[in-house]
Amino acid sequence: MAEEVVTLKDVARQAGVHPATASRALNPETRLLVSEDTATRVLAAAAQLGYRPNAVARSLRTRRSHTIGVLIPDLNNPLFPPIVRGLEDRLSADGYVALIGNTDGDEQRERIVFEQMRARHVDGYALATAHLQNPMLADAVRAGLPVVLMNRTAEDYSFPSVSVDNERGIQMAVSHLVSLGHRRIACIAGPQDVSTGLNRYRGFLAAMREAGLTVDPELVAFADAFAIDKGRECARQILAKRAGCTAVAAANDMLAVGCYAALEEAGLDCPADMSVVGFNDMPFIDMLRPPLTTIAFPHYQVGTEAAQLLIERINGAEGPVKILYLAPQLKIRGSTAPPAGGDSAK
Amino acid sequence: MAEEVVTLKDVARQAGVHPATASRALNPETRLLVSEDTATRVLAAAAQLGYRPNAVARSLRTRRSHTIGVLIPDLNNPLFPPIVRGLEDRLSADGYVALIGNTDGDEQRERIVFEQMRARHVDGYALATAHLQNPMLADAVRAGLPVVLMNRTAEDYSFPSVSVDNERGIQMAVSHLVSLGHRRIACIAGPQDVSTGLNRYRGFLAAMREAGLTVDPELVAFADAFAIDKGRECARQILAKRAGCTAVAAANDMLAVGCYAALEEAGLDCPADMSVVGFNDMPFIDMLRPPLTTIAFPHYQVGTEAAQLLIERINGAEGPVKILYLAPQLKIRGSTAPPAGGDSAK
DNA sequence: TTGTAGGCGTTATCAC
DNA sequence: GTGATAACGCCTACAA
Repeated sequence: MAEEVVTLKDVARQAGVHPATASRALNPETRLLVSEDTATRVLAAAAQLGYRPNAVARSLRTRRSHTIGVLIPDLNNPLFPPIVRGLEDRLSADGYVALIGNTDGDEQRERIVFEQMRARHVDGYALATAHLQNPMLADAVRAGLPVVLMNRTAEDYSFPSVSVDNERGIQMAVSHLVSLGHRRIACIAGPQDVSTGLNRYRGFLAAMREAGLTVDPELVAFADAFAIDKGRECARQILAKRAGCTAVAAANDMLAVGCYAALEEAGLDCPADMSVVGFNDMPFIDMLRPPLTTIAFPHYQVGTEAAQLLIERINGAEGPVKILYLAPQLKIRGSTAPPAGGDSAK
Repeated sequence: MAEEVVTLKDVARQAGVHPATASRALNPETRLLVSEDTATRVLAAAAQLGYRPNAVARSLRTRRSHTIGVLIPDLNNPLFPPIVRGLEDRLSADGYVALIGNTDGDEQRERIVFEQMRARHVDGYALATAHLQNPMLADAVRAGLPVVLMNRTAEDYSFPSVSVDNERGIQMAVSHLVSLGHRRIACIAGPQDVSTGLNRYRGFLAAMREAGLTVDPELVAFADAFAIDKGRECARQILAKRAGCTAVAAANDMLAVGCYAALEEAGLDCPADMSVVGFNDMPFIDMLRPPLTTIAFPHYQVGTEAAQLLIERINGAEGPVKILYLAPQLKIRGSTAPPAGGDSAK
């Protein structure tokens, strides 16, 4: 029933050479070590027999699994599929495959997945789950495993990373609101233990200062996860003590979507009663009602660049650690408009 | 620099036993072969040294990689992340991991990914890419590799599969439209070489017949992929020879979204001028403008059930092939309404 | 109950 | 340039 599997030995026999020679001929790296004649003979034999090298055996011997561990919070968050695709597409060009692990933001789960991947001898990690402080990263370093961070950065070690310039992005969002005439601007901030949450919050404060506006602490709510329901809760808090606020800057699109829900509950119209800006420009976010004004960055490219950095490290590139920032871009859509009461003098 | 790696031999030495004994103690399956005393000693040694079994070596020896190949069209299609998560969650419970491959609907790419996965000795395949006729499936069977199909089914072999009852689903959609008073109903059909496209089209025809309505061939357009732009093209065709049509049944949500775009181009309002129903109830589709009326089914469960079936086969379950259909559910939202002109007599 | 030995398929390191 | 040999880390008859 099950097809008999062709091994290197079979190819060697068929070509009339020693297995070691067949191995050399089959491996592009070492092909120049054998005579052109035997190489073609071996290749022909391999093709004829339908030889497929056993990646497992090769891994055992070479201690390279050509496998990358990818940790993300949740594949269901539309931000991640494009990143993962970028990563996989770039990795596969170099013969690597990705093992995807979802952590759901749970540290223990993250640890388990991380360990399982180590057991499978991944050659490196691409993490979109980094917390600012992260003992796991220290483990990876100790094991000599290359790590690259995506979307987020960490503070305790210096890791290669690919992310968007969060401060600059949120500043673009706030400027946009200000230019529309908004003065009392609320903020739904993200978790402060991850770089995206922290940096976007800092960026918000800086942008407000720069615009000569004061931040009312009543109008700042902190979500402890980048999730729709957290965004709704925060928006509710803000709406409760509304205090003349006419716009909300959310730390990401999920929180903004939650904000939409809270507005609807409160019978408020977006953008007529309240402008909303998000961050990420998730797929399909432009099809919401209203289409969300947000900060875009090239998700797919985050993946490809991260893969690139990782492959460089795996191949032993020494040099300085590369920290890559991709440029944010403001996408003006239907969720932002001038405040209802006309320009409120400052 | 790199942490020295702990092997079975190290554990054995530490515990003062032979590696073979350590192996038996460490493996739950064979633990009862060693004395309880030594077992605990070995376990302690393993814990102390931080032993992590080398999955690669184990795979080579046992010829089980505990790895599953998963082929999907495109991770960016929001239908797939929940399926993949279901699959991974269920698989990980049994110590399996998934290798995800995106085919972009390209047969050649599918072939390549399939082969790469074979080289890595996956223990089975979960495919969401099945065409009705599919030589690759024959290959997998010949190799004795378990396969389970997700979302789609194939016609040339009998494979375990998990999918939604497409005929029934589309019939619910058409009934809904009919009950609203629609009589001239258009159809954006999907590719006819995959089961979802074919069965939903057949279901449409059957449902129309059942409702005593005739299908105007002018009002049927075939998309050659389940993609937004294809949906838009098809909708344009239908709108061009509109012929009093007041509703469109799309073979999936992506096509329905394309239909939205075409309606907007044409200055038509949904649902006032045209009702639209989709299929799948993709994540976030309820947040569109207007929220899409569609046919839902439990995506996550498609993944978990598929994983379950696959694991059963891998573990050697013989028995008859299981074909699992999950029940569809009509989700009535804002994209459907009675036709503008009131009830047109039949 | 535990030890011995061999091998899974490949490649690295020697010789020749 | 090619062949022989050993080893990667683990598991499993078989023997003791």
